[in-house]
Amino acid sequence: MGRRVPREVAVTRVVDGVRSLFHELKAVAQEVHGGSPFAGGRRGVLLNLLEDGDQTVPELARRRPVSRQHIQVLVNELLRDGLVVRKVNPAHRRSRLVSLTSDGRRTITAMLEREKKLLRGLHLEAEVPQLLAAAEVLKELRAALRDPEWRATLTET
Amino acid sequence: MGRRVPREVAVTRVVDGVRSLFHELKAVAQEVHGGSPFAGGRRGVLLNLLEDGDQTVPELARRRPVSRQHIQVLVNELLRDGLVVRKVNPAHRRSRLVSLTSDGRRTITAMLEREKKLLRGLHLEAEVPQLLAAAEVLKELRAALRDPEWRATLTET
DNA sequence: TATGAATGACAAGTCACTTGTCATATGGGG
DNA sequence: CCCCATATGACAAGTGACTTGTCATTCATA
Repeated sequence: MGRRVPREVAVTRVVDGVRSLFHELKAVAQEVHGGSPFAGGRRGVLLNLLEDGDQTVPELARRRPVSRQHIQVLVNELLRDGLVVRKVNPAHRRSRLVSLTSDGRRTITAMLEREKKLLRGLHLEAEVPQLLAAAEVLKELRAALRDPEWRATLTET
Repeated sequence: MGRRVPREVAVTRVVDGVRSLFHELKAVAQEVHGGSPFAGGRRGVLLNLLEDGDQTVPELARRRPVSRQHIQVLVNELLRDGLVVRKVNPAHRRSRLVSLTSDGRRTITAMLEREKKLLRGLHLEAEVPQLLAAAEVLKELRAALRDPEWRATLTET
């Protein structure tokens, strides 16, 4: 205990924690939403629409690190399943706005509710302030990884 | 500021942070190790061998959440590339131990060194204690997700 | 009004896995 | 000592979540 830990080792521990937690979360998510095809990418699209309102497919794609074409596929599936509809876009005739149907809105809010309820039941010793501090560190770390100056050092050597 | 944040919201923030950070890390990793085929699964296998010594394929598989067959494929590739060799297993004639070659050892330690060096260069405001605290929270969260009692609540309803 | 970028649709390919099957080995109970 | 459930390696096929490429249409702008 109390041994001095070098900075890069501390960062590594966070990174490792992120990795294993992510895999754990994926497994849990699969269990939570059952075989329901609304996990993963679809959930993300619905969430974006809920939070940021109607958008075109390319707009949705720009907000996340996946290709425009893939978002298109997800949206097409959601259209097929009646969770979203296309609305006339005053700013673009061809590229219509994707908009949640009431069914879509109900689906995504129900998923979020279910997730929150489950998270509330976790047996966690960490208190709220510690959780928030951890979230803050993650956010900062993410920002640091995006820093163009740092990114430049990656390709050196 | 200072507004009370409910527990489940705090947890959600950590979870969201983990998700986006993971994706960011994946992108960075790809850049760091270039097109080198030693990222991802292979890196993990080499790391396990470095940390825990010679093991059989099934033993390696039990340590991570992927199928035995997939580990087998990864190990076969590493064998082909001369990063590991098979050694006689006193405890099992058929299932030989997988062991790092000096080349394999050099490869994985070089990767880890490179990663550490890069992490050291990050422009991070968080200090070491905060990083360690965050890592601790992640670990605890992961443990909580594994809790069988909690897992049982997932399938109720 | 010509030109290049954005968009939707579609196709094919890739990556990191999983599931299934089979033959061979092993280890523990009868 | 033999039998059988289980473990292992090898191989094959399938899957989910993406990417890349292409094309025709539509838009923005010089």
